[in-house]
Amino acid sequence: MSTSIEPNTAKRPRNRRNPEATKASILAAARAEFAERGLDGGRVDSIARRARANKQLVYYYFGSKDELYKAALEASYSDIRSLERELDLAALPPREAMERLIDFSLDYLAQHREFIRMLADENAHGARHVRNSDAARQTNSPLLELIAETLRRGEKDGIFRMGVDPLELYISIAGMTFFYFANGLTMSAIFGRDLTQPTALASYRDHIVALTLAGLRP
Amino acid sequence: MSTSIEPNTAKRPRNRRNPEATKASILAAARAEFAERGLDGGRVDSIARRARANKQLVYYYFGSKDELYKAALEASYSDIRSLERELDLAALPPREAMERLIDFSLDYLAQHREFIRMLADENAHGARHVRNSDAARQTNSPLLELIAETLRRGEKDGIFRMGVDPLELYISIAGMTFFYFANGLTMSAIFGRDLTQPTALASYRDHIVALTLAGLRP
Amino acid sequence: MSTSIEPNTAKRPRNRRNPEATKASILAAARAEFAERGLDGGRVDSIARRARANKQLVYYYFGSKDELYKAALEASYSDIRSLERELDLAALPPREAMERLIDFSLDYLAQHREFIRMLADENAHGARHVRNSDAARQTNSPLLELIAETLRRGEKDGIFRMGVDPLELYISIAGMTFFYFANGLTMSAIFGRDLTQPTALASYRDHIVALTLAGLRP
Amino acid sequence: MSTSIEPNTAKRPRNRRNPEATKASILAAARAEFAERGLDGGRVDSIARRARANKQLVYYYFGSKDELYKAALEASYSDIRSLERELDLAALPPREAMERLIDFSLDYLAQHREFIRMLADENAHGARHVRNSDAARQTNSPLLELIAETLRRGEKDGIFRMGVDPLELYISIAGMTFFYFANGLTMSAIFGRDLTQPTALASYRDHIVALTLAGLRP
DNA sequence: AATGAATGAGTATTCATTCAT
DNA sequence: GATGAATGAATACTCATTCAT
Repeated sequence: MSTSIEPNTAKRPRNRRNPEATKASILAAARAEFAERGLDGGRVDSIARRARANKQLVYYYFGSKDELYKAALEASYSDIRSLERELDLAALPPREAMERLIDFSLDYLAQHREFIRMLADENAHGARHVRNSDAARQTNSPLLELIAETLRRGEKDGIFRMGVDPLELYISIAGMTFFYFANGLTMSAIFGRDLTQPTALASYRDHIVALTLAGLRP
Repeated sequence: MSTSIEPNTAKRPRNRRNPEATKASILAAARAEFAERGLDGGRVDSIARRARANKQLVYYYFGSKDELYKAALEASYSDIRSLERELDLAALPPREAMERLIDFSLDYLAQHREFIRMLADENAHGARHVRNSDAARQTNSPLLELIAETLRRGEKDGIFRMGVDPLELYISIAGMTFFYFANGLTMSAIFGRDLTQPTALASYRDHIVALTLAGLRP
Repeated sequence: MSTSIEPNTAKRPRNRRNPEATKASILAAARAEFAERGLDGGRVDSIARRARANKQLVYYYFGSKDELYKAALEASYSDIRSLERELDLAALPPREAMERLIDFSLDYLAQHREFIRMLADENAHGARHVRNSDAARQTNSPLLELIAETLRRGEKDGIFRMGVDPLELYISIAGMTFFYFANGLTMSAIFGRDLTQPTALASYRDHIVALTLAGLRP
Repeated sequence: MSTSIEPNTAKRPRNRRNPEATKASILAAARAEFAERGLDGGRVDSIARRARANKQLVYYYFGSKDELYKAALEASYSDIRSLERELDLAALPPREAMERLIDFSLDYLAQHREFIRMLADENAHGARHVRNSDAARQTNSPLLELIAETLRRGEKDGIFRMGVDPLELYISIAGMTFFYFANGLTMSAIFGRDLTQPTALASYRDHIVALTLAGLRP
């Protein structure tokens, strides 16, 4: 179940004596801030302000900016993993399952742009928060197993070719979807085609579905 | 051995009275700095130090950190465009041409990791430098035309299906290759497979070549 | 005598955990600094040092150099307005009241040279702080009403001529007194008469009192 | 004869091999810059740019920013002294002569606002440039002698009272006129009356003429 | 005379973090 | 748990001045 990352900005008395709510509010503010401005660009002051919390509380609950970033990243991973777990591909024929998976990737990124920035930023910083995060490392993506299982079914049915590596396929699909959103702005500027248009996205969706399904044929 | 009263020349700035060299040296330093630490993380002081130049010269030649970043970005684009222009796909049959193109993408990114960071960072900052850069916008990628031409030949030969959009294919290929390097660190950490290994890359290369070529079949 | 391992407290900042005192101390330091060196010449560093405060506290309490200058200016205006309000001219006959007013002007400027510099500097900068200061604009000078009332009484008594505009008379008196101090240094240098001497001031005082009172005769 | 202080900003080739013109151009640029932004606010770069001259030439011709300021100040003094010398008060009856003198003061300042800023700034800086300037100190104001002579004639005619000190009268008049322009902006803001209006100035002119002439009556 | 290149010491402002209550 | 006050080290950028040609 994904939680909203937008801090409650309504004018209400700040959280008093409600540690759970305070901590959650800071985390939500941090996710919004880091998603907008990145690790280096994000400001602890700004996070405290967004959370309507005292700045010192940020340190009280999270220790440092870096640890707060790690917590924000873990929350982002946790959110997407939750949704991924809800994907019930086993009920679908292999080709539909694969299509469903691509749609999920595109839709999730389209609706969670903040995850794109977090992921890009984390990699830009050497993935050091993920490496230090048991939570992030242990919550392996369910997608990998879903892909593997779907590939197996497709192979058995004779509609997918043999020997496709699930992780490599995962990377391909993630790459095709992620790149569209992550680098859409420079591409729109350079190629003069507005990729932020819904029709452009729909067309691209069809393209990668077709490419992938055809690409998996025996 | 006589002791000289001349000041230690080793400690002297490298470029005296050589504006071309000074400016080039600053730009090179900026590219390295920004590639390593990003726009927000990069420090003007550090760039000056790397360039063995007086800090004020950075402003003398480039005006501001932002304009310097733009110059660095333009240089990165210029570099890759130069190499792209050297790609002679017309001499190859369509399938080989497509394979060559994928190899080029992978190889370039493997050898120019700094371009990955620059691109990711620029998009994270809303592509504002690219939008303000005539140079970046006008130097449209030659790849697009190469892909279009290759697709046309493949269609005529009956080995590629009709109606594949060159830009969408470009994005797919760029996505699959870019993502592997850009997000390799988090994926290595999470999936427990070291994607930085040459064998891993070689295998992935085969995967996307196969996926793409199969995906383009009629 | 035992040697203490406690750090030297003499070097510690004066105000610990005393926000009122800290803020007041910074403001006082700012007034001194700006009075001595002007808005452009005044240094935030120097103000912090004078106030024995951390430089960041200047920004914590006042936001920016400009806002600090505005606060300093407002304090200067507030000071003179306070004293002006204590002037009880109504108890004096019109001529004595006018004389008292001139004396007040001269004495105040003689004792508050910093106000001269602040005023000159503010005008040199287009009066932009005053224009943005509700405090400064709303605290209209009580002198104006005092002058008006004194003029009215004098007119009724037949010792002042009719129709003298209070604001214009205010400007005349302010001009004659202000200029003496504000431009005394260049005049002393050029005319070779030391206007900083008390006897010179006393003589000039008699001059403007005589000129003004005679000038107001019917 | 007053020279314009506005540098020639028309797009023409910069002064080449014309030392007189170059130096004059720099001086004019300096006068404009310092008049607008003061000694501390004025920038050598900006002066060079205004003069369309190389920055180093500023130093070549004037030595330092301070000496350039001194030269600018001397030029300002020289300009006003020139005009003052053209005042032919001897031809007028004493009262008309005094009126003429007040008009001159007001008109000059109204048309040479830059002189106001220079004078205020110089005093704010302790008049150190004037003190070091033989030119400024030696060119005593002709006004002083004109006032003295006018007073003598008025006394003899019995229309001015005896014993008025010429320098003190000079300061009074200078004060009343200077203050109106120098501090007009703060007063306009605070008193809510727009002193920059021509009618306001005309009315004030009548006021100080009346005050002064009445003030000088026996 | 004239020019562009280069320098070092500043200058306002910011930021993550800690202290004291 | 919560808050405002305080700190020191940066951080981008500026400025008067000098160097080399």
